[in-house]
Amino acid sequence: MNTPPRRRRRPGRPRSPIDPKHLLAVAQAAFARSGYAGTSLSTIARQVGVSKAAVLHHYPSKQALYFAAVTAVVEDLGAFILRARSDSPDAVQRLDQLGAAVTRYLATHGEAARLLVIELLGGPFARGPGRPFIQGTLAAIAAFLADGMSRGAFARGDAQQLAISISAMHLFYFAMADVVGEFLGADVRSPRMLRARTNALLAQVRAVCKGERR
Amino acid sequence: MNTPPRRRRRPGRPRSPIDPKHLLAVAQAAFARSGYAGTSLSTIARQVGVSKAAVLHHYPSKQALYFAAVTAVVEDLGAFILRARSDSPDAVQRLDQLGAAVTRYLATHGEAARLLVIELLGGPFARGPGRPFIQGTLAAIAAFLADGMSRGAFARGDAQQLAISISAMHLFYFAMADVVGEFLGADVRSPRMLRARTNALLAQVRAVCKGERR
DNA sequence: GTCTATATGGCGATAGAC
DNA sequence: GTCTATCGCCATATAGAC
Repeated sequence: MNTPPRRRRRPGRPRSPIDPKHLLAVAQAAFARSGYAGTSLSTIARQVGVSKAAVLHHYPSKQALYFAAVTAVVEDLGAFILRARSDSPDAVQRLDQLGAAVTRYLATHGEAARLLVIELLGGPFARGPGRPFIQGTLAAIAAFLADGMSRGAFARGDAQQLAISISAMHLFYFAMADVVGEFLGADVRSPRMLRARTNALLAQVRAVCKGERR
Repeated sequence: MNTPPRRRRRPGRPRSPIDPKHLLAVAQAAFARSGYAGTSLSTIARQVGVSKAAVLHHYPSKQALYFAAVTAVVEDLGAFILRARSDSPDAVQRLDQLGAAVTRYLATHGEAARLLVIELLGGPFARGPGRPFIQGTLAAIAAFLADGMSRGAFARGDAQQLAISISAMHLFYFAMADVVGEFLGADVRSPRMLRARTNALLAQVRAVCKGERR
């Protein structure tokens, strides 16, 4: 009997089957670290522990793998926000809750903010299949802000410009985690810094929505 | 006399000498569009109208050219801000003037914001020679804000967190010019949009510095 | 479904002519 | 100071064995 379940394998036989979830997670991390052009399939394959060809069996091309990686992040973040949104009638309270949820997500998913920023700079996904999603998200944020303005909860102003600035505040901090972490002298994803960031950001976003103090 | 100054040249003779300023400008635009890994020397050389080898005569390597391109942007922006800073005793007025100057610069130098964001994501320059500059700039912004807080012009708060958010608001808008332009339905660098952005941004930055309206 | 092996092409960088 | 030509390397992707 072969107690350690068959250590010998013939060439062409899998060292280990690819866990699709694992492959996608490794790809997300690699693309987030080095961008699309800066990441090679060999790097990803090595980290997963299989050959390049095996990766290309699961995805027909590098771009297909990349699109899958970005799409997964985008859908995961979207679902997370949907679960976290509150139905409070108070616009400011909803603003806080959404902001806290996004911050929590970006802090616990290191690759998400970087991947999104890389794409917003004009990556292949944003130019192609991700375009409607990005524009739709910005429009939804602007609509939320415009609604708050018309109810008098927020100061009247350009809701589109505000939506862009708020998105920037959220994404930048975690996308630039290395630079920011060195500046703050701490790991941005530590519990202490997450509290500090959440407190500061929520106050900043409220201020920018409610307008200038007289 | 050779009226059209000698149209025939022998192989090995320059088609045209490289204008160093032009080479650097082309390199900045190319790196800003596609990042370091996504830009090839052939692309740059073709746009300049010379061979790859000619480019590598002026800079010993691709990385040297890239560092020169980013350094030029950083120094140019720094000099521009120094010229634009005011010595008004009013912190809010200085804030407005600095913000307007940065916006004007980023709007008129399309590649600057993109190059800076790409680097802040962890490019070779930010990891190496640009590191002290980046940290120094963030520290200077935070010091300016802390000063305004201690004078009572700005609401007390975390000056470092505020510095990061304000940098984000400035850089994002122009770095993501394509996405933002589509969202706003206009070219972000048109005079009309530049006015709209400046007005909106200055009000937002004032609000975030002066704190939440009660 | 993963392997080895290979095709094909672009990359950065160098050599030497002019 | 730019050219042509080429080197060596690594990229994506494919073919066919197992």
